[in-house]
Amino acid sequence: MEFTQKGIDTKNRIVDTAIALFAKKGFAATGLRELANEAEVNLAMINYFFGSKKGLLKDILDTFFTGYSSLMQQHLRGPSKPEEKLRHFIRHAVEYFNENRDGLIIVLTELPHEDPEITEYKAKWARKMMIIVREEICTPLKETSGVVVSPVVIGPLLVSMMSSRFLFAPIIETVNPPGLKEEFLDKYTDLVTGIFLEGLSGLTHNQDEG
Amino acid sequence: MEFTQKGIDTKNRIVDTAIALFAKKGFAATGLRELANEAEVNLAMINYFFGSKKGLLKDILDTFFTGYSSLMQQHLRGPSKPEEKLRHFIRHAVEYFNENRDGLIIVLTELPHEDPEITEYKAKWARKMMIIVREEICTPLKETSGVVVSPVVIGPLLVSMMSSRFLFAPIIETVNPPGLKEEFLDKYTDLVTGIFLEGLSGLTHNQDEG
DNA sequence: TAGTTTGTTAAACAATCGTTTAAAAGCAGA
DNA sequence: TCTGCTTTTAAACGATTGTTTAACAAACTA
Repeated sequence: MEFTQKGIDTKNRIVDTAIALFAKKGFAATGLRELANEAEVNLAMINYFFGSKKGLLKDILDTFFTGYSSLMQQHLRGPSKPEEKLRHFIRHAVEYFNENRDGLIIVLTELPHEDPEITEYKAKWARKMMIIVREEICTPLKETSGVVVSPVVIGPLLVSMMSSRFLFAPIIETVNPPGLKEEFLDKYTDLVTGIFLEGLSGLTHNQDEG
Repeated sequence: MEFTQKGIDTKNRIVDTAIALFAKKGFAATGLRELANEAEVNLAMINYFFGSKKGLLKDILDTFFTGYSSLMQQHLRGPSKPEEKLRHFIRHAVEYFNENRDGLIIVLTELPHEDPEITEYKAKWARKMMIIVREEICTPLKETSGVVVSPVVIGPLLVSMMSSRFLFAPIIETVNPPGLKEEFLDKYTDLVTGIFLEGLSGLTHNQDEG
């Protein structure tokens, strides 16, 4: 079946409000009627476009993974120096997380949950990303400094570092009301990059509050 | 009301299987009937002991936070050198996460979700922990190297690093079947500590696979 | 314009949800 | 044994869940 412009509009409205609601309340805790009302869309349209509630979730996960995977391909592969590639990648990944905070939260919070239909889906992406991490981070690291580290350890570690502030943002904002400022992003990127490459002891530039 | 030994037994059985199920399927996706059956307990006993489903979740979150907070008090406070305290704390925190993986997953996956009743609860703990991070990590760092970094940034960053492997474990194990080995813990602790303090470039010891 | 596909709607489906109730059972001390 | 408390049970509560249906409107194709 092919979608007309009108159909795409309501489909996008469903996805957009679904991303917002799933991130705020969680996937399982969000009812389809609440979602339909919020999106100003008829309830049946969700199953019409996505087949099922899980189909909608898969669609959201897929677009997020696709974007992230594209960033890895774009900035982690290629002939540049490994450290330089890593710096570029972290910058763009943090930017991507910042622009897709809700999608990131959905991915991270649904990641550990067992669901045969979706686990298979996530594993496919995990495999794909692990290959790049191994070839572009682990192998160069071994060749230059002899340090052997597994991609299934260093990969999640880097992702966790880059997403830490966004994952904790909802709870942090109850403690530190102002929230994330505009100039925050650059400093956060520098902090994550600095610690990942040089550690706390390597930090020289000042980091601001927030 | 006071509980007898028999009552405590079923109460513990509820908590134990709840921790396992909430971690595996998510809090909202876990039904109380499924939980009651798994725990071999009558359905009504859950509300009898915990008041509500959320009361059960609060109980689980509370014990996890209490244990983690105790670790911070124990290893992060005191007169020792900040770096030495940090090393000790990371070791014990990673060990704690490893021994309470399911609790950790529940905390991390429920953390970003908005729920007035529970958010207030989480904020209380967050405030408490931020004070320690500020006084024992941020302030010493500023005094020794002049680096200014906010506790609401470095705190979540460190927690994310320490918990990364456990949060990603369910999905990693679909890619890397063997799972976490026994000797994994020490090497993972060394890696997290090493990167947090010295970065990738500071790693010297070999890290094993897994 | 007739016919086919795509989009939208309201209504109902069966199933499950968290919670409550009232009665029974178990168990202490008097 | 009787009394008062805690624990356990089965049953039902109303509400909400995801999904499906069939009828209808709109849009495109021939």
